[in-house]
Amino acid sequence: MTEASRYRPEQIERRWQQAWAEQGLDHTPAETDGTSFYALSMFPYPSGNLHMGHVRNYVITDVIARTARMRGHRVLHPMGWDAFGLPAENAAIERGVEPGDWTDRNIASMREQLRQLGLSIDWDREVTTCHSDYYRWTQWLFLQFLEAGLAYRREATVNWDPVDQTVLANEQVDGEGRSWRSGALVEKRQLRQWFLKITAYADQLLDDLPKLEGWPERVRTMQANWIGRSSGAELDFAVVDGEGQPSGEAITVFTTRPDTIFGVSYVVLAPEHPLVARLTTPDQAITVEAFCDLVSRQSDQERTAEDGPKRGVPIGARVRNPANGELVPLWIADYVLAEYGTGAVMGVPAHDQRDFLFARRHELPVRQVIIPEGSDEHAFEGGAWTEPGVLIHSGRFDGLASPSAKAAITAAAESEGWGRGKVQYRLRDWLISRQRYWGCPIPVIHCASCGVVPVPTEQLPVELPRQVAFSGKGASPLAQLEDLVNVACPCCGQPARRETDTMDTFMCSSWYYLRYSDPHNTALPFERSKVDRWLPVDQYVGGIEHAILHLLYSRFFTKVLRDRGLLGFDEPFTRLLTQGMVQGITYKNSHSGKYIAPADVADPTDPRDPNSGELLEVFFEKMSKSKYNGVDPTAVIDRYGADTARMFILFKAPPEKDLEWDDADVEGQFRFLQRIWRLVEGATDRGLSLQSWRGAAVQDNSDRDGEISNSLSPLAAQLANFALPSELSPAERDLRRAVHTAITAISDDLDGDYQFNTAVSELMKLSNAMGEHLEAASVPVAGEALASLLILLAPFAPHLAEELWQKLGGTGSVHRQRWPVADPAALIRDTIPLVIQIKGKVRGNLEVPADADKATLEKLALESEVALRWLEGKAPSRVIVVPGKLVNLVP
RNA sequence: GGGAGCGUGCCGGAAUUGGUAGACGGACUCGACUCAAAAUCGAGCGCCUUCGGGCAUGUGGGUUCGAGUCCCACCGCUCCCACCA
Repeated sequence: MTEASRYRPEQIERRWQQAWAEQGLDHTPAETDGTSFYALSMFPYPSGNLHMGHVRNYVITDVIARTARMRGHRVLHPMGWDAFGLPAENAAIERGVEPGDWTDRNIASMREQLRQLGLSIDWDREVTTCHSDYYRWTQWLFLQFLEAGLAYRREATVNWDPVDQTVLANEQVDGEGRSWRSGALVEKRQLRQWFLKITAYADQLLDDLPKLEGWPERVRTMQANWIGRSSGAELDFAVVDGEGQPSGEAITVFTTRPDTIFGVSYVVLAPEHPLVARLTTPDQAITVEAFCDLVSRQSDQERTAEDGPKRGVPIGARVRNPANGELVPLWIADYVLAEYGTGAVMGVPAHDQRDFLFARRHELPVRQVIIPEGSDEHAFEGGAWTEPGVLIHSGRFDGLASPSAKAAITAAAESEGWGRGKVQYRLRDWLISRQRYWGCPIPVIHCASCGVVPVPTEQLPVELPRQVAFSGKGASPLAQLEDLVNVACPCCGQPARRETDTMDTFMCSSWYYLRYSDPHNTALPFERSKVDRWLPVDQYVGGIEHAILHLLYSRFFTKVLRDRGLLGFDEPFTRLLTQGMVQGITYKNSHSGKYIAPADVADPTDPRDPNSGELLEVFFEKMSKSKYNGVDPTAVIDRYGADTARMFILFKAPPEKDLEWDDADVEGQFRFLQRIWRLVEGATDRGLSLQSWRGAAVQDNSDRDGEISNSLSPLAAQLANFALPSELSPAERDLRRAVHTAITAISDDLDGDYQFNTAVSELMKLSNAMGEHLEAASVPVAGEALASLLILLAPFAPHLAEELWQKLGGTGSVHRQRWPVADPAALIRDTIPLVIQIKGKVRGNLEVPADADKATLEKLALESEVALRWLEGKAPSRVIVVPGKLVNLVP
C-alpha cells in the first residue's frame, strides 16, 4: 500500500470543516415550507473543557440533524451557552480572574473544541445567556411573569447553601438535603425572596404529561411524582376548652382518607404550626417548649428519615371530631411537616402506618373503621391496614366502600360546614432569587412609597456591571455598588434602591430554545411567527439529570408564554432523548479506597497499586476528575480523528444506555473507517468514478443566488432507476441485495426510536459485503454500492464520507445528497432457506423458491430428508407453515 | 414504602415484536505474509457430546405447533421519589 493511500483524519477533517464553513453548508434555511425540523442539544455550561458527555450529546443530535437534512427537511440545529453560574464566580475568587472574561474565554475554547467534532451547527444563531443581548430578554420575560401575577416576593423558609452562600429552589436540593451544586447540607433560613408561581400551572403540567408520547416514560413519571397531586379533603376539628365547649378556634387537617375519619384517635400538629403556642395548656407548656426545641435542633435529614422514632407530646388541648363528636387530644410530633398540606394531620392509627407507630409508642387508642371488602374478618393484624375497604363503626356511613365513603363524607363535611374537598400538590413555587453576582439581574426597583416597581422595558437591559471587585468568599458585590443600587423610582422619581439579587440560572435556560428561532431580534425575545414556525423542538437530546429541573421549568415557561400570547403551542419539546452517561475505566484500591489513574497501572491485565502492589478493583463509572477515569475528547480526536470518535460513541451502546469508554474498541472503530478508505481507494485505483458512471446526471446543487438551497442532488434518488445491466451475475445480485438491505435497515434505525448502534453495524455489514463482491461487479453496480455506502455513512462520519465522495468524483457535497430509497427489486431472491422444524425444534434447512405458496412449502417440507428422518414415515398430526420462514411438522 | 426500568457468550450488545438465539464489534486462539514485530488477510470462538444429538436468554411454573419475547410467582440489579398524611 502506498503512503498516499493511508487514511489520515488529521489531514482531511480540518480541511472539510473549513470548506463547509465557507460554503455555508450548515446555514438554517430562511423558509421552512412546512418541512422544518428542529434538532436541539441541551446547551452546555462553558466550564472550559468539553467532556465525553458533551460529545455524546452533540454527536447524537448531529446525526439526527444531518439525516433530517438528507431526507429533505429544512433543519434548525443551533448551539449556545448556559453562561451564568457559580463556577465563574468561584474562579474569580480563587484565581482573581473576572467572571465575564473567564466565561468568554471558556466559550471561545469550547467552541473551537466543538468545531473539531464536525457538527453541522448553524453558528450564526449562537446564543450566550450572559450577554446583555440575551439577558435583556430574560429580564423582559421576568417582567411578563410579574405583570401576569406569576412573580411575587415573600418571606419564606428557604434552602440556604452555606458553601455557595445563596438560596436554592426545592428542585435543587436532593433527597439527602444536599445542594445539587456544592453538595453542602442545606440549611433553613427565613428570607424575603422572589418566587415564580409554578404551582398555578401544576394541573396543566401534570395533565399534559400523557401528551408527551415522544418522551421516555421514566421522565414523565418523575415529573408526575415531583408535582405530586393528591386529592382528598380538608377537615376542621374544633378546639374545645376544659369543659368541652368550643373555644372558637379550629384545626384544619388535610387527608387523602376522609373515609377513615371515624377512626381518629388524636390530631397532631407540626411543631412549627402557628397555633401551637396559643393552644398549649399551661401544664404542658414546659414539655412542649422542650420538644419544639429538640426538633428544631434536628437536621432536616434526621427529621424526615422514614423510620424515625415518631416522637411527640400532647399540648393539653382537645379537639372535637366533627364526624362523631368525640373529643380527642391534640399533639405535636416530629413526623408532621409544616410545609405540606395544612401542617396538621388527623391520627388514624388503624389505617396509617405512621399513625399506628405513633399511637403504639404513646399508648393512644387504635380503632378499626375499615374492613376488607367481601369479608367480615378484620385484616388488621398488628400493623395499620391501609388498603381501601368497607366502613364499620362509622355511623350513617357504615357499609359504604372506601371510594364512595370518601365522596359521601366530603359532601357531608361541605354541607355541614366542617370541611371541603381539596387537591394538594407536592410542587412548591419556584424560588428564583440568588444572592450571587454572576447572574441575570432581577429588573425591579424598590421604592419606599411605590413599593416594588418594575424597570420600564425601554430601560432594559439592567446591565450586570463587569470588572467589579470581589470582596471575598461568597457575598455578592452588587449590593456594594452605590452607583448601581441608588436609582430614582421610575414611578415617583424619589430616591429608590435597585434589586441586587440575580436570577437562578435555570431562568436563562428555560427559554433559550425559543430564542434560536429568532436570535438577532432587538425588538422582542422572538417574533411569534418565527417561533411558531420552528417550534416545538422536534427532537431534544440531553442528560437525564434535567428530568425535573430544566425540563419542568421549560414546560412552565412555554405554557405561561402561550397564555401571554407570545407563542402558539403548549409543549416545547415533542420528542426527548435522554442519553446515557459515558463511563471510564476506573481502578480502585478497595483496601485504601483510593482511585488510581489508568496511566499509573502498569499491566491492565493484572492491575496493581503502583505504591503498595495490591490488586486493584476494576470497573466502569461515570467519568470524573476525582476518580482519574476521564478521557479527554481532544486527545481522542488528535489521535484517531473526530469521525472515529463519533462512530465509536454511536456504535458502542444504544443512545439511552450508559456507554463504557474502551480504548480497544476505539481502535477497532478506526480500523473500520480504514477499511472503508481502502475499499474506495481500491475502486478508484481501478479507474472507477461516479462521473464516468453517472456523467452529467449528477448536478451541482449550489443555488442560484449563491446560497445553498435544500434542493438535494438527484443522484441518490435516481439510483433505483439507473440502467443496470439486464443480466446480473450472482455476485452482483448479492452486492445489490446487501446495498438495499442496508438502506432499508439503516433508514429504519434512524426512524422513530434512534438505534445508531445497529445502524453502524449495518454499515459494517455492507462494507463486508462490498469487500467480498465489489471487484467482481460491473461499473454501474459497483458505483451504486459505493455511492450508497458513502451517503449512508455521511451523517455518522461526515469528513470521511465527504473526502471519499470527492475522490470518487461525486458532484456537490455528499451532505447534499438525498437519502437513498431501497429498490424492492434488489431485495428479491429466487430461493430462500426454509427452516424445517419438528415439534418446534429446528432440524434443518431447505432451499425453496422464494415465491412458493403454502401448499408447495408443505409438500417440499414433507418430502425433505429432514422430515423423512424425523417422522420415520408417519404422517404428521399437524403442519404449521409460515411462508418465507419455516414449516413446523408436529408428529 | 411508591414508581420506572433491566437481567442474553469472556465483554459491549443484536434478535423483523411469538418464528433459525447470540447479528455487528471487541477480547482471545490458530494460520498466511514477515528475519521479526506491527499492520493486513483467512479460519475458529455459548456449554456438553458416544458426533446421532443433548442443554442453553436470572429461577420456578403456565399459555402455544413454537417463548429471550406473552401470563403468574420468586430472586437479583439500576434509577427516581419518599414520615407528602
